[in-house]
Amino acid sequence: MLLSTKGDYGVRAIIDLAKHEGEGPVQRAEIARRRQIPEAYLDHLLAQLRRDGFIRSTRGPAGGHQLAKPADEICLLHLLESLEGSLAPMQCLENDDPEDEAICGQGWVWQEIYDDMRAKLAATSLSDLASHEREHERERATAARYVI
Amino acid sequence: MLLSTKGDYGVRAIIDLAKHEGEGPVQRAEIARRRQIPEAYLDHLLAQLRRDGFIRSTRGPAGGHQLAKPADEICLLHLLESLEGSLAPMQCLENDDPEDEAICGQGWVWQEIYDDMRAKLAATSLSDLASHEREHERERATAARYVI
DNA sequence: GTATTGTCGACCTTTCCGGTCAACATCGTA
DNA sequence: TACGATGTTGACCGGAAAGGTCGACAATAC
Ligand code: FES
Ligand code: FES
Repeated sequence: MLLSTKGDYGVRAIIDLAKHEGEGPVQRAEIARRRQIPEAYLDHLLAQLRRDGFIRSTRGPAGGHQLAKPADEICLLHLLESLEGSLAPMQCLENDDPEDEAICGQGWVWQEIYDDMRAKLAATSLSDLASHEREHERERATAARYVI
Repeated sequence: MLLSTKGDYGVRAIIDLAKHEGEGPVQRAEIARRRQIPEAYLDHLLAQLRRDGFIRSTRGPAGGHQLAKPADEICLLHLLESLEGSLAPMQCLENDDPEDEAICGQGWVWQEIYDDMRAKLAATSLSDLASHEREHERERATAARYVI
C-alpha cells in the first residue's frame, strides 16, 4: 500500500522549488542536500516533472530548475499522477470491468476511498504545501527561542 | 500504491465465508473456485486469518473454514491490517519521527488521507460487504430476466 | 575553450510479490 | 485400526519492480 519513493521524493523536490519561487533556478545538488535525496536519482524525477510541464530547467553555470507555472496552479494530484502513474489502490478501479464485482464484492468500498483521496489531493496546491512548511518552520523557531 | 493481492484475495475469501454463515464449514477448494484464487496460495491467507481469530478451521472429511465471530463484528480495517500489515501510504506515518517534517513537508496531507481511509474501513463490516454483494446479485438476476 | 550545469539512457542490485511444493497433523468413516 | 479427505506449515523459487548508480553527451556562461 506504500507510495513509492518517487512520489515522496518528487514532491519534496518541487516543494523546494516552490519555496524559492521567483529567485531564479535552484540547482539539483542543492535540492538533493536539503531534501535528502540521492542526487543521481533526483535526475529522473526532475526529468519526469519537466516532461509533464511542471518545471523548467536551464543548463550551464548558474543553471538549475524552477517552476514552470505559479505554485497555486499546481495540485498534488497531478504531481503524484505524473510521478507515480495511477494512484488507484486496486487495479480493477481503472479498467472498469463489471464482471469483477461478482467475484470480489469489495470494489465499491475502494472506489469510495479512492474518490475521497483524489478529491483531497486535487484540493491541495503546491503553495498550500509551501506555506504550511513555512509556518511549521516559524513554530520550530519560536520553540527554539524558548529553549535558549 | 496498489494493495497487494493478499488483501484482495483474503477479503474475497472471508466474504465468501460470511455468505455461508451458519451453514457449516466451507472448503478451501470451493472458495478458491468461486473467488478465483490459487488454492495453494489461499492456504496462507486463511492461515493468517485464523491466527488473528477471524475464522475457525476443521480438519478431516467434511471439514473446512467458517467465521469465528458474527459477520457484523468483523470490520474491513482489522481484516486488511491482518492480511497486509500496515495500510499506511507513507512509512513516516507510523514511526512518528518529527524531524521528517522539515525535510518533506507533505506528511500532514497523507496523515489526513490515511485517517479518512481508516475511518471508512472501520465503518464497513463484513456483513455490509456480504449484503451488498447479495443485492448486486439480485440486480443482475432481474436484469438478466429482462434480456430473456 | 573550459568549467559548470543539466539530459538521457543503460545498467545493476536488492527486495518482495505471487505462487508452488512436499511433508505433516487431524479427523470421520468403514 | 486403516484409509482417505481435509487442513497446516514452512521451505523454496522465478520474475518483476523498486531504488539507485554510472557514463557519455549537450548546452550555456564566462
Ligand atoms: S477485484 Fe476489485 S477490489 Fe477485488
Ligand atoms: S517523509 Fe513523510 S510524507 Fe515524505
